[in-house]
Order: sequence, then structure tokens, then C-alpha cells
Amino acid sequence: MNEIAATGISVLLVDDHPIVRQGYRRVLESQGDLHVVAEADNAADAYSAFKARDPDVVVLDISMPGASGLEAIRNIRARSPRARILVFTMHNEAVLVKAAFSAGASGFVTKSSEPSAVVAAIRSVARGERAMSDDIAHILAEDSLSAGSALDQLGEREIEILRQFAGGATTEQIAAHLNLSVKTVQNYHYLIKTKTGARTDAQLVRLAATCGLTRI
Amino acid sequence: MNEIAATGISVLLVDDHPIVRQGYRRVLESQGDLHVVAEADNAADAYSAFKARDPDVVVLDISMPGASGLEAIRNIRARSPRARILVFTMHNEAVLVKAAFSAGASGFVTKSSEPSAVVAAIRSVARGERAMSDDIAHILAEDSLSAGSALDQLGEREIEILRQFAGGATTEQIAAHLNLSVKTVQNYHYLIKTKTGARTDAQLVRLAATCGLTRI
DNA sequence: GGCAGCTCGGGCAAATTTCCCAAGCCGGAT
DNA sequence: ATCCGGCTTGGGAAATTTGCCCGAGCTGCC
Repeated sequence: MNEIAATGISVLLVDDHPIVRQGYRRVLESQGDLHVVAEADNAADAYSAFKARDPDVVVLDISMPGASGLEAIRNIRARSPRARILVFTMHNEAVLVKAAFSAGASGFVTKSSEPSAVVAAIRSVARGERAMSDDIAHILAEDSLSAGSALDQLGEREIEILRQFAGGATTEQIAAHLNLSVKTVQNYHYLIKTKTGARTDAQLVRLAATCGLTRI
Repeated sequence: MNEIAATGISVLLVDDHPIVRQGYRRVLESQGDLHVVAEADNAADAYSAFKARDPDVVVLDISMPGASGLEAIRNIRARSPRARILVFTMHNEAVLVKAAFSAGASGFVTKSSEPSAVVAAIRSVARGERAMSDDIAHILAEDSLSAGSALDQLGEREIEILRQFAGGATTEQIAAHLNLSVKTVQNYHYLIKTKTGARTDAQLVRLAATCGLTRI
């Protein structure tokens, strides 16, 4: 069994920027009870490092090139349900946060957070608690009040139109393709925006991309 | 005159993430000859900190919220042509690199670089030399050979507006942010579309994403 | 000096967006 | 059976934006 109180907390650092990792390592190790036992710069290495060192907490940035960080979370959790994973990234969109938690993350902290908040989150996660930084809590709270900004509240037609739109199709092209009037497509477009809470077409495209509806 | 060899190199750190700054600070200070004399988390503070401490080198991330980092470079260089600025960011798009250098940066290093390469770049820049990481040199080399991407035909202002737009900002937000009239931003928006050949806002977002201008 | 290119914005017709509304259809609840 | 609610399809009208033209200031370059 783990003797965390006696031995401190072992941490696996996953981030694709070497100097960022080294900086974090120094910040964490200056705490005394936190020990970085391994590092990785991609999703695949993250899992092998996890297997090899069995750290108490995995601190990882989801925005890595190549395989998604979400993939890494799912990967680790699928094989080691005991794993505690703290997402540490600069992104702060509600969809991403929810995706991370449902992929199995135990915590979500933005890089805008104070170092003290980050180490506090690591300790919480190590104790098996859920942790998130204040800004993330705020964003999730707003999101839950705004009747949802995810796309699981969209109908099939709406999804299809959003996919084509985010793929770069014009309103006319979509209308022709689906045998609808331009007016109807315009109405869907508006409906999708209000349903998802996107204020801008660009936000819509980003939403579609982050939800895996379109690839870019 | 500066007695760098005797006193070491003083550094101003500019990055909007506190823990990232703290990490860098520790990495740099462990070198012995590098001293972080000030930090800033936005373009405005960066210049006042520069005035107050007159550091040998400014290490800054261009991707800060609010005013562009390019703006900050221009700002500092306009008032203190002696300033040495090392851009240190995760972006690695040729357009951005060229924009940074023409704004007055002395060096450009990506966060993918080894810490040793970063500190080497700081020392080079302090000596008045130009510095860039290997991956940046590679990208610039490729770029000079290729016929040029769609973004190459855009001016700096256009790039900045495209970045913010593709990031999800509304026209009003961009205008407020850059102190422009809404009409001017609309005109730039239209200009960018015609220059790049994008027929749709969604296509514009995709273009910005594939060129690395924005991350999704 | 002159030309070219970037930046900044006005103007105005045409197009789109933003809402509100109605009607048909269908599945589930009463 | 009936009613409710949600999806799909579109009309309408006001508000906004787009598309494109223009001029003016500024810089850098020949």
C-alpha cells in the first residue's frame, strides 16, 4: 500500500516542452513533499512511464502534438483505474474540461493559476479528491447555467449542418446538398449558435473541432 | 558600459502564466550567470518593468492575452533601441518568426527547445548576436524555399486580426482590443478573406489553424 | 520627388443574421 | 385517443454585416 504521508507524493510530468517540464519539476520539488519521478513528452511515453514508475499523480498538458492528451488519459485510466491524473493546461473551455473529466481526469488546473494553487491541486488529487482551479470552477458554473454549450443537445440535422459548415461549406452548398432552402439552413445556423452559446462563426468551428466533429 | 562578464546577465521574464514564469526563473537562475530581475504578465507591465530595471535581455512569450507580444516588442524597441529581446514561445510559424524579427526581436526560441539551447540563446542575445533555435532555423529555411503560404501575403495587422478572429473574438472585441473602429476591423476581415481566397469564415478559421496561427 | 504598400476609416447597396412565428410530423406520456 | 413536446421546414422584418469603392496619412524605397 502507499505510504504517501511518509514518502511524499511521486509525480509523473507530461508536457511536450522540455524547458516547461524542467521548470515545473523545480517548482514542484521545491515543495519538499513532491517528487518528480519521471517525465514524458507524448501520450505513448506517458503510459510506459506510468507503468514503470507507478506515480501517485500524473500531471499532464492535454495540448500535445499528435495524439490527444484526452487519449492519454483514457489510455492510462483504462489500464490503471487507480491512476490520479491532473490536467494542467492553458486551455479553459468548458467542453474541454468536461471531456477531460469524463475521460477520467481527477483534476483540471489552468496555467494561469498561481503555483500554490497547482501544488495544492496535486496534493488534493493524491488524496483521491477532485480538484480544479478557481477559473475552471467558474467556467463550469457558467456553463452549467447557460443551458449547455456542448453539442449533445443538437438534433441530427443540426449536427449535419454544423459539420458541413465547420468543414468550410457555404450556406448555398449546404442547402443544395441537403435539399433545403437557403433560409432553412440560415435558421439552423442561427439555432446552432444559440444552442451552443457560440457568439461567432469562428467559435462554432472551434467547437466542432474540439468535439471531434471536424478535423483540421 | 555593461560589464556582463563580471556581473552576469539580467533578465526580464514576460509570460502570462505565473507558474511558467516561476519555472523559467528557477531554470535560468540555476545557471549562475543569469539573474531574473523582474517579471511581467502583459505587454504594458513589460515596458514599465523594462524601464525600471533596464535588463540585459527580455525573454517574452508573444502569445499573451490582450495586446499582442509583437506590439510589446515594438514598444520596447521604439523607446530603447539597445534592448535585446528574445522571443520564447510555443508557436513556430514562419510568418510569426519573421514578424517578430522585423518588430525588433533579437532572437526566437521555441518552447520545444532544450533548456540548454534556451540559455545559450539568452547569452547570444546578451552579446548582441542574433539567435534562434534549430527548429526555427529549419522552418525559416523551408519557408524561404517554398512559394509561400497563404498567410505570407498578409500584413502584420491582418495577421493579428486573423489570429484574434480565428481564436473566437468578436469584431467588437478585436476593435476594442486593438483600438480600432469596428468598421476598420470589418474591412480587414473582408481584405483577409479576399487575399487568402477564403469564401467563408469557417474556411478562414481552418486556414489559420492549419498555418499554426491558432490552435484548436 | 514619386511610387508602392500598409493602415485606418467613410459610404452604400446587397446580403446575411437575428429573432419571432406557423405548420407538419412523430414519439411518448396521460 | 389526445395532448405535449421536440424536430424539421420555412416565411417575415428589422438590425447588422458584407462586399466593394473610395480617400488620406504614413513609411520605405528607387
